[in-house]
Amino acid sequence: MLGLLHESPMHGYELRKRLSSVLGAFHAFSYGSLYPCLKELLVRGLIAEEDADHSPRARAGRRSRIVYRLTAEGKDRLHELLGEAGPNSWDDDGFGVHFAFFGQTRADIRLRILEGRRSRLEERMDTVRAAFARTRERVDSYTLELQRHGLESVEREVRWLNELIASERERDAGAVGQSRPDEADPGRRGTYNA
Amino acid sequence: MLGLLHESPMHGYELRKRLSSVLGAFHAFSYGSLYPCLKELLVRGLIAEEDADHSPRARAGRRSRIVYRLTAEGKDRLHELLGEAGPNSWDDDGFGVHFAFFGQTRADIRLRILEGRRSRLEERMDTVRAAFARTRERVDSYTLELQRHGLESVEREVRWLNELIASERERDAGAVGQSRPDEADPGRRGTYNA
DNA sequence: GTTAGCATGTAAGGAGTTACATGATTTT
DNA sequence: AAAATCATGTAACTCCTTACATGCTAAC
Repeated sequence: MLGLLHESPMHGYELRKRLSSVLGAFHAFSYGSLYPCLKELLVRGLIAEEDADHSPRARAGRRSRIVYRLTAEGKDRLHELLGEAGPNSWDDDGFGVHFAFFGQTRADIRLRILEGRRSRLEERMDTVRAAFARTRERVDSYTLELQRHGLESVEREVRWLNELIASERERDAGAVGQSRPDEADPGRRGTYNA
Repeated sequence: MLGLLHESPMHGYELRKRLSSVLGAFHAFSYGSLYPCLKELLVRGLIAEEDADHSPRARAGRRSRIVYRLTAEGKDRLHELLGEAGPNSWDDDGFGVHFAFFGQTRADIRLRILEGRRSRLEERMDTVRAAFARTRERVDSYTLELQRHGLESVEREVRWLNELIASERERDAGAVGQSRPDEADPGRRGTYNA
């Protein structure tokens, strides 16, 4: 939510739609958790209500919309969160969120997160493959098929990460100094369909 | 849990390991939810405690293990659940569980579930693609990359389902009468790596 | 004029986790 | 003798959803 509000001020309803679209594949939030959350961020001083609504096509009635914007404290907190490169940014829930805001994340942190995610997945593959070898020949063929498909999905994500890591490294080699977060661009159109 | 106990009686600790291995990719359960759940199934009469432990290498001490087996009511309930082919068996949570026990599911139900899952995924792809088209050119390239990868994962699962549906149909054509659940076998080794 | 979408919120409750408590046995 | 694994269980708590309550505007 901080990440989205950093892009531009928004009201709750709109925020939820953006949230569904950005995190869509991972998770969506209902209003029952979104509005209380906004309220808490407000209390904590990370966001504030905009005084007036100057956006185009606004004030055309509708209903008293509360537009929130990020405060200075909110920006600090956001950058603190984006600077994290621990287990939280590798697990299924955290990775998607961190990745979605890579555009505002430092290059070295990006790399650390991608590599962390990869080794987390490789760990999981080892576990699954070990269980695979142990129980082979004893299980239902549909169960086996399910596990095989799951394993292939993970393998696919690892390949994806490998490509991302490679293109991150390439960019790093090109830029002599520190790349500003804004310059970030995966830039790999059409690599997969070949 | 009913499905696993149908395969063979087990105690809680073992059940949890089997659960992690079968559903692994989807979800694992902690003891904090497993044991209370066993207790409830016991109260509901769907499972019962085994009188004695006659399994090999048992009684070698360890600790008072409680081995549960499926009662007749439990079997009825299991087959009732396996006969369901509604939204519950198409959603992310339900599909994996239903699929894992396809070996004990009727052929026509299997097909209905696979097709339901497929149309659910196609629905989702349409939504995502629509949002894709609307917001294109306006979003961060990492966000875009994430959405693209998510979309490809779904497309991949649809192709997987297509192959499974095809092989189900093939088997149906081969068998004149009703195929017993036990004969079920996806049998498509080495199709993907080609 | 009624349905659909916009917009904000609350209360109750479901589903599951974490952390703890306990204790035996096997491995190092 | 310590550490890991086996084995069962409970209480508190977190997080999020569902269902409801409210009321406005746009489209059909």
